[in-house]
Amino acid sequence: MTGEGTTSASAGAPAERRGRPRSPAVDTAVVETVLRLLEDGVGVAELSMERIAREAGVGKATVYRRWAGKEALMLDVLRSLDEAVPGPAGACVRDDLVALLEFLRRRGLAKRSSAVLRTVVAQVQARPALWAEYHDTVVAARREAFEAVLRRGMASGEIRADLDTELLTDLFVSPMLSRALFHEWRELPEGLSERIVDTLLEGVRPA
Amino acid sequence: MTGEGTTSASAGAPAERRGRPRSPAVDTAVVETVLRLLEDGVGVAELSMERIAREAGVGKATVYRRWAGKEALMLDVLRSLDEAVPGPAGACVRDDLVALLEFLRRRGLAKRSSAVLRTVVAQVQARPALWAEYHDTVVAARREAFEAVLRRGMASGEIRADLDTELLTDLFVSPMLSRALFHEWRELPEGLSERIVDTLLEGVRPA
DNA sequence: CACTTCCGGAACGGTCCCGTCTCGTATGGG
DNA sequence: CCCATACGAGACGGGACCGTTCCGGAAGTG
Repeated sequence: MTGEGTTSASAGAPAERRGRPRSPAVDTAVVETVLRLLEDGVGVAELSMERIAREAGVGKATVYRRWAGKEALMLDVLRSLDEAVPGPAGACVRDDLVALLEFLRRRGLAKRSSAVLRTVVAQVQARPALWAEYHDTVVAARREAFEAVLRRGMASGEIRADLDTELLTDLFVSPMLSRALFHEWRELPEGLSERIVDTLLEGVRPA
Repeated sequence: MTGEGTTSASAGAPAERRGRPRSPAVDTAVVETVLRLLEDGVGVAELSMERIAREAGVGKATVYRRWAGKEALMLDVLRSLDEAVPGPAGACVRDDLVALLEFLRRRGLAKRSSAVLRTVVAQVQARPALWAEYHDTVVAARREAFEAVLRRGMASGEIRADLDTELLTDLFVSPMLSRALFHEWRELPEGLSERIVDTLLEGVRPA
């Protein structure tokens, strides 16, 4: 969280820390301020270190004492988003899939979440490290949860076993994702998760 | 293309244009430069009018003579992306859907296209006008093409008629879109379109 | 040919930001 | 208690960009 963790390869003991300790409140205040600004649609470009410090009510030097620059700060901001995805608890695979999509829907409804996602997407080209961090801390866990449910369904016969779980995950997730990205909380109505899952399960061709 | 078209509500006659006419080459040079820079991963933030003019080999005043600011310029850049989507030419609905997705795949493979898309997504919150323009000039036509094919399929019995064409379009399009957004030309392999269409048509549940 | 407008280049004052540094003060470990 | 370190505030020089303005020259129109 302090950012030093990203660079401090100091394997040695941290030794004795003399003097006033760093306030943990500052770390959270800064990260929280960044999230709030992104949420308000500020855009990572207009986010200057100066403005972040100002709006967080924090000295600029205090920010630079913790993070080497905007890139390092953003990395920690993304790290702070790590979140537990719901485990499989439904009666059948279909319900588990709906639950996972419903989790995504509620996240997409939160301005914070979709704003951060948009920000990350915008940086895919320019700052691969940022995207990699987001993928590792947020995306990977979700994908793994989906694929686990799908594999379970394949074993139990509820899901065709001749399909690639990676492609299947995309088919389930990306409709929700696209709407959250493009339409921002609109177009994520109640019941959307069920419609996506059921349509995918049944297929589009008539029986 | 000149940008004045966006603001010039001057319904009156353009009257006689005396003096040296504006060079159309400048318009295209500027727009092309913006596209090239986006393509190189520069990001709309680092795109300053100053830099655009410099890299286009054009006087800054010349740019400001045509566009009121960066927003107006970007609007024209998006407008320049209008493109014809392939019409329905396949033997069956399935082939038409594959053709449309294949069109999207080739666009996603082009760095220019995915870069612009990422840029637009990043601005959904901050500049709704930009997104609206992109939606009207690019997205709307594609969606309409998809929905037309789907309606045709419903009429001919190749597609279930009890489903919403809007949701169906999302189901077909968004997997391709998400991959182009997140993975940038990787992960768009040959044959992906067929796999998406066929999986959606058949359904995920075993027969 | 005369005149008008456009062209690239360059400079302007103004604003914002960066990253560092210095204040005077607050705070907690040894 | 002492002193190292953190804190908020802000000044600093350096740099980038904005949008405007001027220049000298180029290029069409009448």
